[in-house]
Amino acid sequence: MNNIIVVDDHALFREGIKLLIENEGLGKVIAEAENGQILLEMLETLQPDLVIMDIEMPVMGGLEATRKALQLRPELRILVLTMLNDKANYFEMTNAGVSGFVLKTAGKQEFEKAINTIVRGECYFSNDVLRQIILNMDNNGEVILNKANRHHEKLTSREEEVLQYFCEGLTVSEIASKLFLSIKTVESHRSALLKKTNTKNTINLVLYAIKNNMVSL
Amino acid sequence: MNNIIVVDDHALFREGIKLLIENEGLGKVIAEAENGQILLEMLETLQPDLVIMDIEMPVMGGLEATRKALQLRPELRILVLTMLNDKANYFEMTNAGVSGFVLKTAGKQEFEKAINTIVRGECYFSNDVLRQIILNMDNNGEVILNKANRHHEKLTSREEEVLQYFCEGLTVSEIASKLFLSIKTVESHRSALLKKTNTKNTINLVLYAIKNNMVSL
DNA sequence: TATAAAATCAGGGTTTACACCAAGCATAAT
DNA sequence: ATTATGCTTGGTGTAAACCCTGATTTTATA
Repeated sequence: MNNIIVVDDHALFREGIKLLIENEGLGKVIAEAENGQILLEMLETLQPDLVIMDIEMPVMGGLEATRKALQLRPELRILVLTMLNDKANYFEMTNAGVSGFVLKTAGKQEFEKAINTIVRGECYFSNDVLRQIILNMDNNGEVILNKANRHHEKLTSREEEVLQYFCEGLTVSEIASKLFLSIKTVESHRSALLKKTNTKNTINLVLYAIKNNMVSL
Repeated sequence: MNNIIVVDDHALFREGIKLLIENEGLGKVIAEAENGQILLEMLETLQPDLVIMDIEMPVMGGLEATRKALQLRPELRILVLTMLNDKANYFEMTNAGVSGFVLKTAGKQEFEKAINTIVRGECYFSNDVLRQIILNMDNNGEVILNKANRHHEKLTSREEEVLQYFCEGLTVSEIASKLFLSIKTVESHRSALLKKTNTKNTINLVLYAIKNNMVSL
């Protein structure tokens, strides 16, 4: 019997998945966690075989939780169940060592298939996701990530602060006033941000930041 | 017996909600729709008593679907079930005439309570949402909406087209080339957009459009 | 067929964005 | 002690954004 922990910040979704798993005899949901932090605490006492993991969650998201959980228990199997269908998340979670990846838009059949495949010791990655990946391969089979999804250089704390204000719609002069800085200083930070994110103007910088969840809207 | 249609773009979530409703004897799920468009088609032939409606969906979102569904069947009761916890959505859906509003972070108990309250003919609005509203009232009890969330005038088709390109990060001259228009023309459309949305520059226009789901990212 | 609304373009103006260059200062790493 | 990095500010110049007014043509609609 598979002991399963469901990690998702939406209680109703957890409830539904739990019913689905137990109705279909896929396993036993021994616990639910509303974020990655709580999952890690549970792993101190519980021995799940499988964790069903969302990505976007408060306190601690799925990526960090996956890395720490697998560090704690390398034999643990993790199935990502998310509505985020983008390459960056797919690669990060896959590199972190998850055993499967299914979208919330998937049907019951695919979900069951994923669980059954994973508990057999194999891996399951949804075709919906794989298709997206293949569509972005070049002639050499290399995967082309969107410009917006390329790894960017790490931002300094001041740059993050300025970026946040840009994403709230403030202009350079407004940010300068707010932070008691010269306009030139803020312009410098913007230039650095444009360079690091490989964007050509503030609008694209803001769009980049939003798409990569670098700021809170 | 309550005949229910579940409208949500995540098949697994629909599946879970369906199980939950039928396990708890809350009603019978006679159909599922993955977006508002499909719900409207279903209303041609089906007679649900209650619709459980998500807001963010492809093709047609929950707001438009609610308005059109209630125009077709004023007696229909709609329970909003979403993960979007913001004032604008709350007010727009409430003004559109929904009977209840519950977040996906809510537990099974609250969900059941909401459905039972609504089928009795009353309304149910989650405290989690109401609290957010109250926190944004001024001394007179007036609710302070974000500037970005105020109702804007309807956009023309050309304006929508230009807005979409702005939200993809194109500049005025790039949009002009793409649409075979003069720069002055695109600037005119931008000015109209800024006026209608009550924003003061392109970045705020883009942020406004994103927050109000006026464009596809 | 009036009339309004939408779409197109222009002139001329101010403000802001952005690039490139240069440099002082503090702090942390080696 | 030296080096590197981050934070700060300045100058200069071009391009783009943004404002206002005004105009023509097309399209929709009463």
